[in-house]
Amino acid sequence: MTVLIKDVAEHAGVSSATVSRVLSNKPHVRDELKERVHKAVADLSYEPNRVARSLRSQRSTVIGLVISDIRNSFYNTVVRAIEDVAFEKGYAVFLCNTDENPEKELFYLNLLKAEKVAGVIISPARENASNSSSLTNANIPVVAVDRRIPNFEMDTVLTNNTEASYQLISQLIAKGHKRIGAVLSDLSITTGRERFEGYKQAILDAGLDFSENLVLSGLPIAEDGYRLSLDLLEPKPLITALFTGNELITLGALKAIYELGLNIPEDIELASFDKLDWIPFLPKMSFAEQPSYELGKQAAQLLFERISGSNKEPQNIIIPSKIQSITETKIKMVAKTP
Amino acid sequence: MTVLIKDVAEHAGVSSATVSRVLSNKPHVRDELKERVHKAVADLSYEPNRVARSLRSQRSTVIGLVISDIRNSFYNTVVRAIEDVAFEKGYAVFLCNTDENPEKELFYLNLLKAEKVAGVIISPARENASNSSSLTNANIPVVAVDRRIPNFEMDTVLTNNTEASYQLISQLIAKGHKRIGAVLSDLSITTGRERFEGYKQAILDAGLDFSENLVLSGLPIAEDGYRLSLDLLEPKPLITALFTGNELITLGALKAIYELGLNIPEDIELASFDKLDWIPFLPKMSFAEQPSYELGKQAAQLLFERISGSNKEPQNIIIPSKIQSITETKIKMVAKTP
DNA sequence: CTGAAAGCGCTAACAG
DNA sequence: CTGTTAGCGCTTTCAG
Repeated sequence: MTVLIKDVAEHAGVSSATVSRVLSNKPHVRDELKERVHKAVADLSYEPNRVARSLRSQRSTVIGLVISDIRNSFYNTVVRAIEDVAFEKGYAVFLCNTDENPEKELFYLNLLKAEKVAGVIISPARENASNSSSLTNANIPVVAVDRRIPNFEMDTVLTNNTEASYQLISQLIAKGHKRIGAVLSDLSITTGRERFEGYKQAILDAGLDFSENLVLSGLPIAEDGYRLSLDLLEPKPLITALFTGNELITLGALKAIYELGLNIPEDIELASFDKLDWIPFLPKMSFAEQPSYELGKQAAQLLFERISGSNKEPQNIIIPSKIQSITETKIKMVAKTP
Repeated sequence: MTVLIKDVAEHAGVSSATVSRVLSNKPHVRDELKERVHKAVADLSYEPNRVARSLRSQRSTVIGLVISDIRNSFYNTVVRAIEDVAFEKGYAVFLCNTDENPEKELFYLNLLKAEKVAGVIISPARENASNSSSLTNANIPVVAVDRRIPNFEMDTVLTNNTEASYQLISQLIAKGHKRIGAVLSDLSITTGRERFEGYKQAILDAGLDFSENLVLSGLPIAEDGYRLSLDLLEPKPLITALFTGNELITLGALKAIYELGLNIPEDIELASFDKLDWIPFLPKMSFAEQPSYELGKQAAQLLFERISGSNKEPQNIIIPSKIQSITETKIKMVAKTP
């Protein structure tokens, strides 16, 4: 029923070793035989069994990509970039969605290990070195993208979270804001922590009061962005400006702000980490736009270097985000009930 | 270095066959041996090599999920539902994103076949029976979710695209609209075609004129929704109501409408297939909410029945969408430049 | 340059 | 109930 390498070999009048060599582009095969093999492969429409191949060669041509939330369009672009690079190399991407759940992450990392994938790109769900180190121990290269694992030496490709946040907050301060709130992702996620540090440093450097009450954190999802923003704005806004630490949080914050009938930027000014794509009628606000495609691309390139056996010391690549703002909007909100 | 089944066997003082039986929950093993094996597995922290297992047993415990666009939050929920069911069964999900690209789809389907996955759930990129039939021929069960493949007998789990669209359009007609535009996905995608048919039938049944010029189609992505909506609305709106065929198209349409300074629903009324989650300040509009979690869940359940050997005739499950509307919005648009 | 033969690590068939 | 044996389909020595 299914056609095997020995069928191809017979059809081409060679040994299966030769077929194997041809299909893996190994040298030392006469051109004539190569052609005969290619013809036989086509004639029989032979597809090598990748499971057998992986077992024998102890490595597959699949890489694992472990991310925390496919709803996040930032990751979306990262996934796309990684897929693009992988395709070029003839690798496929096994996409694993952890939902910010460390147990799911562990499950998937073990699975990828047991599947003998060639390498893994991960955006760790929580500070959790042990999860990834089991892969490293199994000699499977791992690259962290977007988030890193503290106190764990590994290849990373990140954006300048602290600096970009610092700039966003400094701009708010320059506009005269003195009470700036922040809704961030859990500080055990490195992006949350680093963005928090940029926020805090900007406030301290400007000689303003830093108040812990104005900083709330949760999961980087819209629900938490909504809930925590309400906490900062109800019953009476404690703040005049709000820093939101990720695109989904920003979405939730926007919902909260408009539900309360507050106007942006008159009542509350907004600065967001991440740009919101394709959200209709955004208000005047500023944001840090991450180089998401570039992050994914470089992470993939780094991974493939490792897969090819590169042994140089761990690389830590930083690609800066761009600070931008929406200065014009055709839409005006008349949300406040008079 | 890596611990093998025979290491576990030695450690437990049994044969590797026994270890294998214990780990696969096969019957006929004394409880005492079972315990010794479990202890040895724990002691050595043994993880079975899934590649070897798959090769030998000719089936893996991974299912493939081939979807067209992970940016679409409808698929997101579908993915989540499928993952939930798979987890319960001890299976993992290999997520493949085709980007509406039939070649990428073919690449992934071949890969999944070569990886000997236990089954595949697919939302086909285009009408393309051959892609999936190669899996079926290889005896890998395939279930279509959301979209089907015309003229191809297979298990499907879909929503009532035609009926729900018919209802949405009928409601618009009941409100007095006579010129209703539609921006749909490519009619070679079954959801696009079926939603179109509901639209057309509603118009004809109401005795209105059906005009092909008012129906535009493209890919189900925000860019196309934006571009095509502009075509219907510029330089002068040809229509008083717009039917958008998918969530991303709706997003693009909203952007177009607001950029043109049109008010919803005063200038143009909007009916969307798919609800938009977490989009701040939606206007008054109606939509068909797909039972996305349920679709994914039933597709997964159907697939696992097939994996367990069910041979009943192809199932075609339809789960209806809910027609709903946003009747109240705290936000008022003052977009029109006077 | 090519073929024969030996496994990769596991599970299924067959004895016992 | 348990162990021994024989492969799954491929790649990789090792000869020639």
